[in-house]
Amino acid sequence: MKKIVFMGTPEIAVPSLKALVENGFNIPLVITQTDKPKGRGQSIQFPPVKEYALTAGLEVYQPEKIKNNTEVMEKLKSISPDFFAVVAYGKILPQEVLDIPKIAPVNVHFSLLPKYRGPAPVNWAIMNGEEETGVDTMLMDAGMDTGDILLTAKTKILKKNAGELADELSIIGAELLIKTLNEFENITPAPQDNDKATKAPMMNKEMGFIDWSQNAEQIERMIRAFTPWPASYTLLDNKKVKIFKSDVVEINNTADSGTVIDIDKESFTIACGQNGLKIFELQLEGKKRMDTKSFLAGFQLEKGKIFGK
RNA sequence: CGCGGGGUAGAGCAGCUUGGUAGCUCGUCGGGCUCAUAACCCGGAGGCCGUCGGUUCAAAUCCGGCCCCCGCAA
Repeated sequence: MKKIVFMGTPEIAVPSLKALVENGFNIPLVITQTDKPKGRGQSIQFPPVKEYALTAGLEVYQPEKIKNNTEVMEKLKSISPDFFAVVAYGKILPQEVLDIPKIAPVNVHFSLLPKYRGPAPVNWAIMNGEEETGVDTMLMDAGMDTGDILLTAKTKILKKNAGELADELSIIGAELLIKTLNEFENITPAPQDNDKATKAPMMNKEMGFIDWSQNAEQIERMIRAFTPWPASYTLLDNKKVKIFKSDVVEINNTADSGTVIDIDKESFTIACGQNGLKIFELQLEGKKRMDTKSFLAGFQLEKGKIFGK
């Protein structure tokens, strides 16, 4: 069976590794990012790929850096793998490393390349209101997601949020990876059209601050693009409120942006620059994430209240 | 030892400063009104107040340990 070195880090990469294991590939080594302190008590947490690799009994290797690291080079050369399977690893692989596999270094990327090259393709596809997105497998080169495309699979975005879409794409990606490796010799790599390339840089928490003067449609997309992480947020009585689920309502409003203009049993509506946004799921600072119905049961919200301050 | 908020009925919260019958909104159950209802009215059930210990005549409330959840920072 083909010998694969897997490289990946977050949740979205796990199904791919799992698929390799379940399809009987020989995986002598799994490379993932180093353990990092995370969460409150600075507790060290393993990357999801490591968690899974350990339960599957695979050898895990977590080098600090890849570039100019002779230990990495020697280790990989001694394994002499047929393929690299790289899924959201999070580090750039230099050419000398990419040259190691006997057949090819293969990458799974979660967008329809050449669009959305970079670390946050799923989020940006939603943010920009794309109707569909997908997964590509490609041959890796030294650039960022610039390699020749091997196989592609598409899916509709609909009203999915980033978490839901990532879950779906991670499964599609796993299937596509297996197919790519199994049928590799029959696939003709297709170069990307660099003129059509766009970038999908990492999202961060700051970017999640909601500007209520934007169109409701735009805000709704942003909320989905940021759910569950890093989450879109606004302010209420000077406290941070994350918003996870919303829907656009067409209204002819005269109220200032950010004003609560309607409240019913299960939801409330905030005026936006254009139209309004009905809120269905949120999280108040220090509280748990909850549906709006529960929030309204404990919080005396009144019409005219203004979000964002 | 990173900073901070919190754990009270099925859900979400108030009560704690100033110890002394555990309260609100929703849900749930029963009844009523209605052509009808997710609406309205009446009534009921449901809590060892996170956990262990301390102070006290008396602790949800004051003091200390532990467990768990969340926001920030990283």
